[in-house]
This record gives sequence, C-alpha cells and structure tokens, in this order.
Amino acid sequence: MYEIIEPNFDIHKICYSGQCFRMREKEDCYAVVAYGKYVEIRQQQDQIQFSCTKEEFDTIWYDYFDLSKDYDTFIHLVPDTDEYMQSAIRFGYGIRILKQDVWEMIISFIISQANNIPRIRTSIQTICERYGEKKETNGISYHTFPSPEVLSNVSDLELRSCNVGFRSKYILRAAQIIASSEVSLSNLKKMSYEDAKETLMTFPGIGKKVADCVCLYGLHHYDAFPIDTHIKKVLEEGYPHGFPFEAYKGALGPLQQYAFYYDLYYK
DNA sequence: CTCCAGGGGCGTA
DNA sequence: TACGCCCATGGA
Repeated sequence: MYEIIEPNFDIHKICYSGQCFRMREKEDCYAVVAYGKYVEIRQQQDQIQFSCTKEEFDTIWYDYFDLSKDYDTFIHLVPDTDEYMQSAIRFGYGIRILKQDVWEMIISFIISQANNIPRIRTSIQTICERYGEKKETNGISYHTFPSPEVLSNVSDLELRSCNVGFRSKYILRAAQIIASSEVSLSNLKKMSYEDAKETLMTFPGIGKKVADCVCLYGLHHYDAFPIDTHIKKVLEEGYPHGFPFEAYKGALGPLQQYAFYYDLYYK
C-alpha cells in the first residue's frame, strides 16, 4: 500500500470521464488494469491510496495518472470571462488526462466510433477475457489487453462475436499494421502531435476524432482536441463566436476533457 | 417506429 | 469542401 496527497485528483470522475474503458468502480475502491498490472485505488478527500508498493507506484501509476503535472496551470489559462469553461472546470475538477497504452487506445477508440460507452466497455472487456493474458494479484484475477500479434491472428467472424459490429475489419487491419511494424509504435511515440495524427489517420477506421483521442490519451499530446458529438454541441451552443483555440494552446486536451465530462453528465 | 451512441469511408455535386 | 448514405447493434 502506498499513499499520496493530491488535491486536484478525483478517481470517481476519472473513472467516468470517458477516456478509459477498463477502470471499474467496486464496493469500496476503483480497480484499474493497465500495462499488465492491476491496482486498486481508495480515495478520501485529497488522500489517495494505491494497493501496490512504492516501487510499482513510481514506475507505473505515477505516470499513468500524470501526477508530475500541475493541472491548476491548465485551469489558470481560462479567464473569468469564459463562463462555460469555468463551469465545466468546476464540475470536472479532479479529472486528469491518463497516460494509457497507445496500442490499447488505438483499438479502444476504433471501437468507440458510432457507439456508446457501456457497449464500448463490454466489447473491450470481452476482447481482454478472450485474448488477453490471465493474471492474478492478491487473489484477484484479471486479464491484460491482448497484443497486436495475438489480435492479428483472430478471425473476422470471431471478432464480430465480441459485439464490435462493422468495426471488426478496422481492428484486424490495425493489429496487422502494428504487428508487422508497417507502423512502429516506438516511432509513433517519438513523433510530433501533427505527424502522429497524420500517421494514425492512414489506418482504415481512424479519422480525425479517433486519431485525436489516441494522441491525447495514448501519446499524451496536450493539444489534441477530439471533436465528437458532445464537443460539437459544446462548440455550437457554448461558443457561437468561436472557440479560443490559440489562447488555450498547451491545454486544449485537458479543457476538452472538462467540457466533455460537463456535457456528458450535467447538460 | 425513429433516433442516437466519444465516426469514418465512399460516392456525388 | 460539403453532403448523404452506409456500416452493426441495442437502448430510449
């Protein structure tokens, strides 16, 4: 067990913020599976407990939850005159942009297109249970996210039975592209935001929106600004005279996340 | 019944 | 560039 103090952190909001699909709320904690590890998180106000050693926290979860970043610096970029964003930030305070696995983000957000969050979660869960590696930590068993090599050898028909519908071909092709190193993940991680987005958009089934999600949640480019149905509505209704993209440079991704969460649950 | 869900590909004007 | 339609699926 390892504990930290962080005021700008809310595990409940992060769990339901729509950026991660495998985090789960349990009776007295939140369970996360990422990078082949399982951890439980318990929070009371600004005290956050991780059910792991300090070493595992330092090597995995500190980065995963982006704890080196002071999220107040993003917030301070927003002037009082932007009432919409001020409200969104107040509502979503404590949300952070997770540093998730790029490969997992590619598949997760391909599945997300024209889909709803509950079904995205069950589809990903099914894929992990069928093709991921089964592991166990402190008597709790879990499944890792399957590798590109494993997924590339699954049949289209079999993938469809994971309830992914027409997206199965996109998933298979992405697995082939990565497994064959037609696109190298390590190169993708070194690219600028613009180059990474352009490269991702060469994948069938990845357009601007999905590419931006991968850039933000998997590659941690803070200026990626995914525009989905919710954000489109936010831009039309909350910013009829235009959104201040230039003024918010450097914080576009986190601000998009506050706005998304606000529209998703508050409306 | 239609509409919608963290869209994208493709054909047409 | 902009629009319409299709893609699979199930809940509202």
